[in-house]
Amino acid sequence: MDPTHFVQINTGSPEPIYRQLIEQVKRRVAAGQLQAGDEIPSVRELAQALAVHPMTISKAYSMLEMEGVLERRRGLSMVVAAQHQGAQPTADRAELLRPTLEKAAAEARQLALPAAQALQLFKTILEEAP
Amino acid sequence: MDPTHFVQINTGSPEPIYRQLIEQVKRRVAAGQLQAGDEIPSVRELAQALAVHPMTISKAYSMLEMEGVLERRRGLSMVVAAQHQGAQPTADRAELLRPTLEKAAAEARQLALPAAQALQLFKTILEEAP
DNA sequence: CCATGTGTACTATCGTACTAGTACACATTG
DNA sequence: CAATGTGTACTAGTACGATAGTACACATGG
Repeated sequence: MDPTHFVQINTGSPEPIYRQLIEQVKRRVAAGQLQAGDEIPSVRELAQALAVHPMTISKAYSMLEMEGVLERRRGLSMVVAAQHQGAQPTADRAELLRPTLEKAAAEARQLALPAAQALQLFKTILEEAP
Repeated sequence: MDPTHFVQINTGSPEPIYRQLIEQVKRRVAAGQLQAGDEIPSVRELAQALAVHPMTISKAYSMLEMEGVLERRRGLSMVVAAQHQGAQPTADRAELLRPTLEKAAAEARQLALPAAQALQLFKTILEEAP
C-alpha cells in the first residue's frame, strides 16, 4: 500500500485533517477500492508521508474502528473490517455524495443560478478531471 | 431587512460561522439580491436572530468591508458597496459555484460513481428543493 | 441636550484541532 | 531472547473560532 496514494489531504482547509481522512477512507471502502482484509498504511508511515503528526492519524483510525470500517490487530497493522466484502450498490454510494451536492444546490439557489447552468458546470468538471 | 431571511448558518458545521456569513453575503450580492445601497441587518440584531455573539458578526462584516463588498457609515448601519449595481453575468456567478462542485466531483471519483449517476442525483436535488 | 442605535476595541475565557515527545503492551521476525 | 514494528495513553503546548462583558466614538431623532 503506497501511502502517497492512500489519501490526499489539504492542510489549508478548515475541514480538520482527521475528518478528511475518515471521509476518504469510508468512500474508498464503499467503492470497493479497499476490501475486507486489506492492510492500510501504518500510523507512522502515513504520518510521515502526509507530514502530519502520528496522533492525528491514530485518532482518525480509532474513529474508523469505532464505526466498524476498520479492525484492529494488536501489534499488527489495521485492516478493513470483514463485513466490507466489495463495492456497495451504486445507489448506496450515491447517498454518500448527497450532502456535498445539497450544499452545492443551496449555493446555486443563493446565486440565482439556473439549474441547467449549474448542471452544465458540474458535467464539465466531471469530464475534465479524471 | 428581516434578519431571519438574511442568512442561514449551521453551528454544527466545521465551517466557521463568520466564514459562512461572508460566503453567503457575497453570493447574494453577486446574484443581485443585495444591491448597492441596500442596508444590511445591524450587528446586534443579526447576532440575536442567529443566537450568535455580536463580535462574530462584526468580524464577518469587517472582512466584507475590506473586500469591498460592504461600505461603512459611521454611526449608521452598513450598506452594500456602490460598485455592486446589479447581478453579475451568469457565467461569473457560476465560477463562485465551482469550488463546491469540484469537491463533489472528487468525492464521486473516490466513490467510483459513474458521472451520469452523479449528474442525475444533482439534477434531482436541484429540482426538489427550490 | 439626551436617549437610542450604529460599529468596534479591548481583555479574558472556553473548547477543539493539531503538534510534540515520551512511554507502554503487543506481535512478528531473526 | 532481542530487535523491530504495530497502535495507543499520557501530558504539555500552540493556534483558532467563539463567547462574555465592558467601554468608546459617532449619527439620528425627540
